Amino acid sequence: MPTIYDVAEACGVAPSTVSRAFSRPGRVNADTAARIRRVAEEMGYRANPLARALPTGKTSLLALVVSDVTNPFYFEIIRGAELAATEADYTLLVADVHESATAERTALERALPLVEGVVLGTSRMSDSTIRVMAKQRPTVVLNRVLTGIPSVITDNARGTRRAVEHLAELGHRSLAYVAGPEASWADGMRWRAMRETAEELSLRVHRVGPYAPTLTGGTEAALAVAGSPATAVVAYNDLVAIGLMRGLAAAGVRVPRDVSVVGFDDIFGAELCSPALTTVAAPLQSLGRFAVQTLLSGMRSRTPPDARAALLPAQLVVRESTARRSSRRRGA
Amino acid sequence: MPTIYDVAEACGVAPSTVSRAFSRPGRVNADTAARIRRVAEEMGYRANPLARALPTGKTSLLALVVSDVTNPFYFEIIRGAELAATEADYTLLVADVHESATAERTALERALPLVEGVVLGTSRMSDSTIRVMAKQRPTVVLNRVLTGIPSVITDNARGTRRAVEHLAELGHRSLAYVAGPEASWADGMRWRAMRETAEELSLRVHRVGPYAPTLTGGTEAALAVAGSPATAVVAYNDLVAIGLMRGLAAAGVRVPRDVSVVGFDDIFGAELCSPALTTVAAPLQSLGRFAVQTLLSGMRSRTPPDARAALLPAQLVVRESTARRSSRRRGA
DNA sequence: CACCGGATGGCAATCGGTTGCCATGACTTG
DNA sequence: CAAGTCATGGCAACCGATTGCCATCCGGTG
Repeated sequence: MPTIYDVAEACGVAPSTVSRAFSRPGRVNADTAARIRRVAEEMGYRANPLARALPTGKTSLLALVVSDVTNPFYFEIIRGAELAATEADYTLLVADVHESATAERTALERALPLVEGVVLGTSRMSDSTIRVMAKQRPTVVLNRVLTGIPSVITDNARGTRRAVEHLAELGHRSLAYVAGPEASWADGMRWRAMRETAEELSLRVHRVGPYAPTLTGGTEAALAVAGSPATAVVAYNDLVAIGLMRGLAAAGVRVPRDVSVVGFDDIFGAELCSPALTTVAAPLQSLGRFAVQTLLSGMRSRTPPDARAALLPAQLVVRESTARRSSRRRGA
Repeated sequence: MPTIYDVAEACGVAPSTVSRAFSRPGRVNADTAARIRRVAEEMGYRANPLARALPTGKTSLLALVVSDVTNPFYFEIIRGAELAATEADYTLLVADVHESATAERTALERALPLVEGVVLGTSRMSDSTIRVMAKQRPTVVLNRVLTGIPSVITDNARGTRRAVEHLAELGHRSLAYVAGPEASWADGMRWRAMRETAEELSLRVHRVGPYAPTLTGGTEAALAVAGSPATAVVAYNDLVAIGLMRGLAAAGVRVPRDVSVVGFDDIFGAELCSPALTTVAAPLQSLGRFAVQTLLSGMRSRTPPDARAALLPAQLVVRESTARRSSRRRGA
C-alpha cells in the first residue's frame, strides 16, 4: 500500500503537501493539488484510517450496542442506524451483547477507544454505569430515558392509549395486560398508560406476569389469560403476543373470536403469524436513524446536547387479532 | 486517558518497560511487572487500540458484510459470527450493503484497511471483484463457492434430496420448484439437486420463476403454482415459501390440504406462520461461527488456507405445511 | 581473576498521517 | 523603493504503542 511519502516522492513534494492536498483544499496551489491527486490515483493511494485516527481521534466509527441481534425488534433499528451513519460518512459497528450486562461492559470497553460515539439500544446496564460510559464518549440511549443523556424513545403512552381505545370501540370492557420484565422501562410506561386510559374509559383492567419477553414467555401467559375474565389482552411486545396466541390456541381459546390480542412494536413476523397481529407499531427504522442523527449532532456541537428525550410517534396497526367482543362471554 | 508514558513516569521506568510488562510476560522482572500493573490499574490505564494497531497492523477487528441486515436469514449467522469472533478476542464489524454491489464496494474500501479479515455473506459482487478484495485481506465467502477462496456453504444437495424424498413419501408425484434470483448460486444448486432426485424417484418436476427472494416474490408465484399440476412445491427460500402460502390462501388453495410447501433455511418466522413451514433448515449459527473460525485459522497460518468449500449439513424440519397428497387431485 | 552468558531495562526508530510554525517569493501599496 | 500581505511549500513535532539493539549488572566458570 502506497503512503503519502510514496506519493510525495513521486511528485517531488513534501509529505505534508500531499496530506494537505487531500484534507485542506485551497491550502495548496490548485495545479499542484491536481497533480498530486492524479499521481495518488494512479498509484492507488488510500489514506490509512488508523494513521489518521491516531493524532486526530477521528475514526469515523460509531457503535450500536444491541441486547440481542437475533431479536427482530432490532432489525429495522440497525438498518436505520446504518443508513444514517453511512450518510454522514461513518461506519457502524454493531455489537451484540446477548442479554448480558457483563458482555455489554466488555464490548464497550473494547469498542469505546475505537469509536467516536455510541448508541445504546435497550441497555442492560445500570443507570450509573451508563453515565460513566457516557462521560467517555458521546452517547445516545434508545428505548429508555436517562436524565442528562439524550434519549430516543417511542411514544408509548399515546400508542397504548390508541390500543385501549381501539379495544373499547370494539366493545371490550375487561382488559388484561401481559407484563414483560420488571426492569424494562417500556413495560412500566405501557402498563401505566394502560391503567390510566382504562380508568378514563371506565374499563376494568388487570395485570398478569411478569413474563420473559419471548415467545415462550407469551405461551406461559396463556393460562393466566384464559383463566381471567378479560376479553381483550394487551401484551408487552409482539413476541409475547404471538406466543400468547399460540398458547391460547393450544388451550382451545380462539383469537380474535374469544379474545382479542394486541402487541407492541410491529416486528417482522407480526404480519406473518395467524391471525395476523394487531399491534402498536414503533417507527423502528426511524428510531435507529434518529438515534444516530442525534448522536452526530451532539458530537458536532461543542455545547452539551439537549438531553431531553425525543419522542417518536407510534401507530396502531389493526390486523386480524382484534375483533368486536363476541356476545357469548367467556370466563367469570 | 493515561498512556504508557504516564504509567512509566509514575513507576520510574521507561515506557518500553511498561509496554513489555503487558505484552511480553517474562521479559520484565516479575516484581517490576507486578508494580507496573498495579500502578496502571490504579491510574485506569487502557492500551489505545489505534496506537497499537498502527505499527503492528493488529486491529482485532473482523468485518462481516451482509447483503441485507433486515433479512432474517442473517440473524443467526450474525450471532454465530459474533460469538466466534468474541471467543477469539476479536470484534465484529457488521456492514449492511442493502443489496447493492456499489454499496458493497464502498463499504469494503472503507472497512478493509481497518480490519484483519473479511467474511462475505452472500456477496453481490462479481467473482473477479471478490478475488481482488481477497488479495488485500484474508477472506471467507458464505453461501457461495469461489475456487481459490475458502467458502462455507450449506449442503444444499443433500437438503434438497431430503425434502424431495419427504414429499415422495407423502405420495406426491408431481412437484414444482419456485425459483429465486438467477444470479443466486444456491438457487442453481437447489434446482439441480431437485431435478436429479426427482428423476431418481421418477417424479415429475417443473420450475416456475424466477421470482424475487421476498414475501412479495412468493405471493406472485402463487398464480403460477395454482395453475400447475403440482401437488407439492419446493420454494427457493422460506420468505418465498411463506409469501407463496399467503398467495395460495388468497387464491383459495389450502396448504397443506391441496398443496404441500417446503422452504429453505428455517429462518425466524418459519415456525410462526400458519401453517408452520416445513423447511430445509440451514445451520445458520454454525455457518456464521464456522466462517469466522475458518477465517481466523487462515489468518494464523502462514500457508494459504485450504480453499475447498466446507459443507455444513442441512436438516429437514417437518412442520405443518406438508401432508399426504389428498385423494381429490387438483389442476390438470 | 578474566571471561561469558543470562536477566533486565533503556534508547530510539517506526507505523502514516496531521498541523503549527517558519521560509520564501511574488505582488501590492504608500 | 521599502514595507507589508498573501500564497505556497517544507520542517519537524506529535499521536501512543511496539520492538530491535545496546548497556549494565549479576552470578557462574575455567
